[in-house]
Amino acid sequence: MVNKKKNDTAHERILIAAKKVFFLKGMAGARMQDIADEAGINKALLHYYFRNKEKLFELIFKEASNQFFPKIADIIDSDIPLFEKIESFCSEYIDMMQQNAYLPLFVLNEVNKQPHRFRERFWKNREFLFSKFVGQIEMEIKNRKIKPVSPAHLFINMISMCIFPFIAKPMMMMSSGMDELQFRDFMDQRKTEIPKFIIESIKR
Amino acid sequence: MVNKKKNDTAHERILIAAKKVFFLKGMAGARMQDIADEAGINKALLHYYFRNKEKLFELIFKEASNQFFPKIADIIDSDIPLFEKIESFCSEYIDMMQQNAYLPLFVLNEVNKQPHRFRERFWKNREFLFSKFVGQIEMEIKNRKIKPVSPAHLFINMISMCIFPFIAKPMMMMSSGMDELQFRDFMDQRKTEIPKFIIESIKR
DNA sequence: CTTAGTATTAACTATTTGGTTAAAATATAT
DNA sequence: ATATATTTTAACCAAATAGTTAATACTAAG
Repeated sequence: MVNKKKNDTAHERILIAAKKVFFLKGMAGARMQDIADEAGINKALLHYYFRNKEKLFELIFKEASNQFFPKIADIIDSDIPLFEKIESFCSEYIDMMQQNAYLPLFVLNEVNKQPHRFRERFWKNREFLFSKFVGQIEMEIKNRKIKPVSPAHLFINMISMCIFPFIAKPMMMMSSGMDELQFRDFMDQRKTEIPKFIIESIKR
Repeated sequence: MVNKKKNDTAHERILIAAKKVFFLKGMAGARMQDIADEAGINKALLHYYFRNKEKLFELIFKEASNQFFPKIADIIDSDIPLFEKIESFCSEYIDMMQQNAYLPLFVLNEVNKQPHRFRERFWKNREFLFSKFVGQIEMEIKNRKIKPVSPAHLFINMISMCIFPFIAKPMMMMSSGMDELQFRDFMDQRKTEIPKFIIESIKR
C-alpha cells in the first residue's frame, strides 16, 4: 500500500450525501439507507468508511458548527470602527448563510436536542467573541459616539436579525407567498437594512 | 353509556406527556414508549386513545402552532398607536414564550422538516397579520411620524429579536455561562429593550 | 348482583433500521 | 501474470420501534 488519496469519489460522495440528508432531516430523522441512496452506493460502504451513524454525524455536525461560528469571530474581533464592523458583520454573515440556508436551523436544533455534544467544544475552543465587541461598545458609549445601550442586547439583536429569517424561511415564504428568488432578494436587502436599522438606533 | 368526561387522568396525562416528549425530541426523535412512560401508562393505551403516532403528533403540533401564532394577530391587528403596539407586542409575545421556551424551535423545526403539514393551514386560516400592520406603518411614514422604513423588514426585525433568543437559548447559555434564572432576567429586560431599540431607530 | 360498556394491560407481530459478514470485484505492486 | 491489498456488494442479523390482540380489571346502570 502507498499513499491513499481521499479525494476520490465514493468517500466524498458519502460526505456530500450525508450533509444533505442530515441537514434536511436532522440526526434523529436521517436514515443510513437514505444517505447510501443519495450517494449512490451500498449501505455497507457507509460503515466501511465511517464506522457508524454517530461518527458520520459527528463529522458533519462539527463542520457545520464550525461554519456557523468562528468566521464571525474574525470580524467581531477585528479592529475596525464599530459602525463598519456592524456593516461588514451583517453583510458577510448573511452572505455565508445564503450559501447554506439550512445551516442555522440544523446547528441550533441539534444543540438543543443534544447539548452535551456542544458543551465541551464551547468551554474549550471559544472564549467567545463577545468580550472584545463589548469592550468596543462600552468605549464608544464613554466617548459619547453612541447612545448608552446594553452591549449584550445589541449583540443579540444583531445576530437575531441576521439569522432568524433563515430559520423561519419556509414559514416566511408560505405566509407571504415569496418564492426562492424573492427570498434571496429580501435577504440581500437585509445586508444593508439591518446595519442601517441598528446604526440609526444607537448613533448620537 | 352516558356523557363521557374527558377531563380525567389517563387521556390528559398522555397529552401532557406527548407534548413534553415531542417538544424535547421532535417528531422523528420521539418514541411512543417514552410518551407512555412519561404518562405512566401502557404503550397500548396510547393507541387506544390516539390511533397512531401521526395522529398524536398532529394534535400536539396543531395546538403548538396555534399558540405560536394567532394571539399575535390580536395585538398586531388592533387599533392602538404604532409605538404602543410595538411595546405591547414585544412584551406580550416574549411573555408567552417564556411560559413555553421550547415552542418556537419546535414549531419552526417541524415546519422546515414537513412543510406540507403547514401549507394548507396557512393558505386557509390566515390572511396573515401583515397587511394591517404594514398599512399602519406606511401611514405613519406618510404623516412623517417615523422615518421611511421598509415595513416588511421592520416586522421581521421585531419578531426576530423576540423569538430568536429562545431558539438559541442553550447556545447562549453555554457561551455566556448564563443559568436559567439569568436567562429569564435577560428576556425580561428584552421586553422593554427591544421596543426602545426599535423606536429609537424609526422615530423622527 | 349482573351485565354491558369502558379502561388498561401483558404479550405478541411486523417493519424499520443500524450494523455485520463473507464473498466478489477492482485496483496495485512485484 | 500473480499475489496482495483495497473497494464494493448482496445477504444477513439483531435491536428498536410502531402498532395489534386478546384477555383482564374497572365502572356504572338496571
